[in-house]
This record gives sequence, structure tokens and C-alpha cells, in this order.
Amino acid sequence: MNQPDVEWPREQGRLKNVLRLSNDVTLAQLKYVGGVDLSFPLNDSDHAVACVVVLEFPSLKLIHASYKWVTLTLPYIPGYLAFREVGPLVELLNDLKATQPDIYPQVILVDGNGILHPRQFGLACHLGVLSDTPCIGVAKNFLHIPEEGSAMEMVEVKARCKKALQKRGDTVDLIGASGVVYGVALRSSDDAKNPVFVSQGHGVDLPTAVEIVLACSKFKNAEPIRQADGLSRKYIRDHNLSR
DNA sequence: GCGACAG
DNA sequence: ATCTTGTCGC
Repeated sequence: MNQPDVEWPREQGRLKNVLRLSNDVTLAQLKYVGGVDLSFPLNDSDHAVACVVVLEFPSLKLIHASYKWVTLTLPYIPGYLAFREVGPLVELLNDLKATQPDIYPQVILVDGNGILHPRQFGLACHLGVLSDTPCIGVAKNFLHIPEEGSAMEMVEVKARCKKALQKRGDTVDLIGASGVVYGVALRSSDDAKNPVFVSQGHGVDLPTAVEIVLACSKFKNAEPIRQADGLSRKYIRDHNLSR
């Protein structure tokens, strides 16, 4: 009974029962924002460097970065990213909470989706529940969601974005034919024509999630994620981890 | 069967 | 995911 397409949706459904989409964090009380990401060496998809950073808010100054060199056992399958990447991230967060609880972030920006997902339970939800920490999904690319109507089709979303996202802060709601509010496409920078896709992960409502992502954005990618991405990549270079 | 699919 | 970084389409 080791069938991913049977066991994994089941597991997502179970964890979804303890998912909180109500708000546990506000901009006013925000002091530390986290960012997580994994980077891979060239020609080696079985190993990666997981990274968690903490930025002071609203200055967005880097105050912490920790890394973990990991061996990945599961493949990347769209809709099941969390099963491949969530383990190392939870470990890094647990270490941080245990050793430096004073700088543990009130909210974490995750490279990937929250409920903007075929079963409304993407990586940001998965990480939020397992770490019991508010999380926001921020994806650079749109994840295709089957059978949710023309309003959620790739070409349709792109067309609406091109028309409506004229300046930094503009948003386009992503609502399925079923009525589910998946998230929003957000223009995070005046220089970035293409949007990022923001969705609730855990412990945050959508308006607050968008507010936080925007407040953390200097470029297209929100600073916490951009830092985690850049630093984990640098870690691979500095330690000669590419084959 | 092919297509469409976060990282 | 991977490429130097910021962004994107020819």
C-alpha cells in the first residue's frame, strides 16, 4: 500500500483538518519575518541545501541564516512538493526555536503555494501545520489547478493579470468556479511585470498575507525568500557541493 | 494517449 | 530545482 497518489492526498486531507485560515498575526506586531528555501547542486537532484533566514521587520535586515545539507528521497511531483521538501525545513525551524526563541519569526514566507493548490493544501500549509507557525505561500509560477473553470485557466489568469496589474500593490483575485478563493496574483514591484502568487498557508487571512508580502518586497521576490534563495545558493558554491 | 503542473 | 543578479520576452 505504498501508493503516493493514494496515501499522499489522504495525508494532506488529515493535516488539513487542523489548518487555520484565521489570522494570528498583524503587520503592527510583526517584528521578525522568516523565509525558507532549498537550493540544489548542478546535476544532482538527490541532494540540497535547506535554508531558513530571519529578517527584522520592517527594516528587512538579515539577522539570522541557518543551513542543512540534506539527502532527498522522494521525487518532485506537482501537487506534492511538501512531501519532498518539508522535512528539512521543519528541522531547521525546530532548531531555531530551541536555540534562539527570541528571534523566532511571527510569520514565514514560503517558496511555493499555500491553499492555491489542487486540494487546497500546498507546502506553505503543510509547513505551517507541522511547525505550528503562521506561513504564507509565495510562488513565482502559477500552479495549474484542474477543473476549476475558465477563471483559473493559465491563459485566462495571465490575460487578467496583464490588464489589471499596472503598478506595485495591484492584485487579481484567483477564485475557482467552485467559489473557493485560492489567493491572489500580486504585482510586488513596479519593475516586475509578472506577479507573484500569494496564498494563505497557516494562521493568516488573505488580506494580511498580501499586506505582509508587499511590505517585504523590494523586487519581485519577497526579501525573506530572496535571501534564503541567494544564501543557500552561495552555501553550495562556498562548500563545493556541486559535482 | 497527450496535455497541464509550485520547486 | 540548475545559470551571476533583476526582469522578461524575442
